[in-house]
Amino acid sequence: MATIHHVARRANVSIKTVSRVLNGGEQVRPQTKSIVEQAIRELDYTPHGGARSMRSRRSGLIAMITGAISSAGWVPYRSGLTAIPIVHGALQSLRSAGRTLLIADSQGEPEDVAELVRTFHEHRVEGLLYATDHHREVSLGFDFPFPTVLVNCFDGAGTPAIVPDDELAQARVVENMLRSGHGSIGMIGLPVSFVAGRLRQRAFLDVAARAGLPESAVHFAEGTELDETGETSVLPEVLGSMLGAGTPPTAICFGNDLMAMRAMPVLDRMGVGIGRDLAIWGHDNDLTICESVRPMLTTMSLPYHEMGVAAAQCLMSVVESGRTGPALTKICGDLVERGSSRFTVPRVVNS
Amino acid sequence: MATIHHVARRANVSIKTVSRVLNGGEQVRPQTKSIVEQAIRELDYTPHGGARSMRSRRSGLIAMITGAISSAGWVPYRSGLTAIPIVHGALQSLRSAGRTLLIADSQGEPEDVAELVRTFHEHRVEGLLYATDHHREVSLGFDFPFPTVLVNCFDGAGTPAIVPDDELAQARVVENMLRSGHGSIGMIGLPVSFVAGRLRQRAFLDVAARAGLPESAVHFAEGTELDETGETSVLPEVLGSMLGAGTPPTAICFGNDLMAMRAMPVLDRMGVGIGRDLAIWGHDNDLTICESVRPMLTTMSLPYHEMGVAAAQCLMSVVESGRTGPALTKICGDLVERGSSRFTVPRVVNS
DNA sequence: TTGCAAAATGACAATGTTGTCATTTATCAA
DNA sequence: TTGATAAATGACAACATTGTCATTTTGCAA
Repeated sequence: MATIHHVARRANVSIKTVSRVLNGGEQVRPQTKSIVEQAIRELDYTPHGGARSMRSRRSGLIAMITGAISSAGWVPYRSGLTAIPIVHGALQSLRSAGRTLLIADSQGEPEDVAELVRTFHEHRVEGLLYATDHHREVSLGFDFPFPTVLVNCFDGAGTPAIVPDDELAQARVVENMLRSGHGSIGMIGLPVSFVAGRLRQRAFLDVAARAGLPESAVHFAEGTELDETGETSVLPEVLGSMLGAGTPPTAICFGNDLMAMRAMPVLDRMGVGIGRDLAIWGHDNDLTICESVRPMLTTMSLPYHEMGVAAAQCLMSVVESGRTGPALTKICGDLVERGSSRFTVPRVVNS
Repeated sequence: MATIHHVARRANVSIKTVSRVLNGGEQVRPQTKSIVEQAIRELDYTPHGGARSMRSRRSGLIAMITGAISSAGWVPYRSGLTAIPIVHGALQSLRSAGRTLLIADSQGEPEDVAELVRTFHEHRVEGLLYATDHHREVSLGFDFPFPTVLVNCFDGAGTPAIVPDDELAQARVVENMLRSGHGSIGMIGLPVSFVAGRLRQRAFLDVAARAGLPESAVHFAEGTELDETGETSVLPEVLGSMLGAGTPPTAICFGNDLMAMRAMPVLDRMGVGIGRDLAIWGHDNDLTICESVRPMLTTMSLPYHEMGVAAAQCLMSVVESGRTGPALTKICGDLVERGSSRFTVPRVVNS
C-alpha cells in the first residue's frame, strides 16, 4: 500500500511537502502542489489515520452511545434505537464537518458503558454523544476521558445537554387549542414518572390557567405506560370520565401519537366523532401513525433530528475550543396540523 | 497521557513485555503479568489504537454504510434509517467480537459513497457492511479497498449478500392460510417493481398452484407504492373487485403491515368483518401497527436483526480468513400469529 | 547584478505501538 | 552440579505520519 514516502519519491519532493499538500494550511507553490496531487492520484494514496492521529493528536472521530442505558425500571417497549433521527442528525452535521462517527449501543446495561468508553478511548475519539431513547435524567457515574454532550437526557453535574422543550411544545398545543376557540380542554398525558410527562402537565395547566379558563374546563389525566398489547390501557375509563364531566373538553391532547391512535376506536364506540364533537392532538409526529389514521393526526413533533444536529455542533465547539458548552439547550418541535384538530361542524357553545 | 513506556518503567519491565500482556497470546510469567496489569491500572493506561493499527495492520474497525444509496427513482417515504434492526444486530455481534462500528449514512447520493469509502479507508477499516432500506439490487460501481458484505441488497458481481427470504416467507404465509382451511386466497402485494414484490408474487402463485387451488380461487393484485397521504391508494377498488369475484378469497395477505392497516377501515366500510368474513396477514411485523390495530395483525416478520447479525458474522469470517464468503444468504422471518388471521365464526364453504 | 526578506522546501526527530531476533532466566534429566 | 532445552524477557527497528527547525529558493528593491 502506498505511503507518503512513495508519493514523495514519485513527485520528487520531500515527505514533508506531501504532508503540507495533504493538510493544507502551509504554503506550497501551486506547481509543486499539483505535481504532488497527481502523484497521490496515480498511486491511489490514502493517508493512514492512525499514524496521523499519533502525531497530531487529532483522530477526527466522534463517538456515540445510544440505547436504554442505566434505565433501571424502564424497559423500552420497542427495542433498540428509538431515537434514530438523533443519530441521523448528528451523522449529518459531523460528516459535513469532516468527522466520522463511531457508534455503539449499550443494551441497557450500565456496566457496558465503561467498556464502551474504553474502546472509544482506545481509538482516541475526540468527543462523545450520549443519547437516550426518551427524555430523562441520567447519571454517568464516572468521568469520561473526552468532552461529552448529552442528547435527550441531562444529568445533575451540568454536562452540556440537548433536550426537547416539552414545556414550550405543550404550551403551543394549548395555544393552538385556544386559538381554535375551544373553551374546555383536556389532556391525557404521559405518566408523570416521565420527565416529559411532568413538564407537559405543568405547561398544560399553566397556560390554561393563564388564559383564564375556569378549573372545571381544564381536564388532566395521566395515561398509562403502554404495554405490549395495549389491553391494560385505561383509555376507555379515562376518556369516559373526562367526556362525562360537567364541562367536557372539546379538545384533547394525548401523550403521544400511539395513545391518540388507540383512543380513536374507543371514541368511535362512545359515539364521539373526531372533527364533529372533539378535536385531538398527539405528540411525536410518528408518520406511520399520523398519516395512516383517519382523520390524520395533528401532532407536536419531537425535534430529534434537530437535536442531533445541535448536539453534534455543540460537541464540536466544545472539542475545538476546549471550553465547556451551555448546560442545557432546549429545542422545541413544530406543530404539524392535520385533520384531527379541525372541526368540520361548528359547535354551539353553551352560554 | 500514559504510554506503554510509562507502564514498562513502572512495572520494571521492557515495553515488549507490556505489549505481550496487552495482546495475550505470547508467554508471560503470571507474576510478571500481574505486576504489569497493576501498573496499567494505576496509570489508567489505554493503548493507542492508531499506533497499534500502524504496526499490526489491524484496526478492529468495521464500517457500515446505510441509507438509500444509488436509489434512482425510489425516494423512501419514511426518511432515514428504516432498517435499524440491521444496524442493531450488526452492532451486537461486532461488539461481542471486540470490534467497533464506524457508521455513515449516504443521504441517497451515490457520489457520497466514494467519499465515505475514502474516509473509512483512511481509518483503515477492515471491512464494510453495506445496508439498504429495502430488498433490492445495487451496483457498487467501483472496487472497495476492503472486504464488503451487502445487507438487504445484492449485486451482479457476486459480492456476499444477506437478504430476506421473501419467497420462503410468502410460502409460509400461504401454507398458514391453507392449513387454516381457506379454499380461496388473495394477495395484495407490493408493487412488482420491488424485488420483494416479485419474489412474493411468485411464491404466492406457486404454492397456491401446487396446493391444487383452482385459478379462480387464487387472487393476486399489485398494491401501489404508499404515498405521503395514502390518498391515492387503490385499496378500495382493488379490495372491491377482489371480494366481488365469483369465488372471493376468505384470506388476504397484504404487502406490508401499513397496507393492511389502511385496508381495515376500507373493509369495515364494505361490511366485511375481519375474523368473521375474512382473515388477513401482513408483512414486516411493525409493532407500532400490529399491536395497535384491532384485531391485532398477524404478520410475517422481516428478520432484519438476524440479517444484521449474520452479515457481521459473514464479514468477520471473510476478513479473518481472507476468503470470500457465500454469494447469497437468505434468511426467513417468522410468522407472528395474532388475531387478524383467526376466524371466530366458522364459515360454510359453498360446495 | 547584488542583497535581503519572505516563501518554499527539506532533514530529522518524535509519536506509541508490535515484529524480529537476540539474550537471559528457569526447568529438568543425567 | 551440569548441560541442554524451553520459557521468558529485552533491545531495537519499523510502521506512517507531523512538528521543529534548518536550509534553499524566489522575488524584488537598491
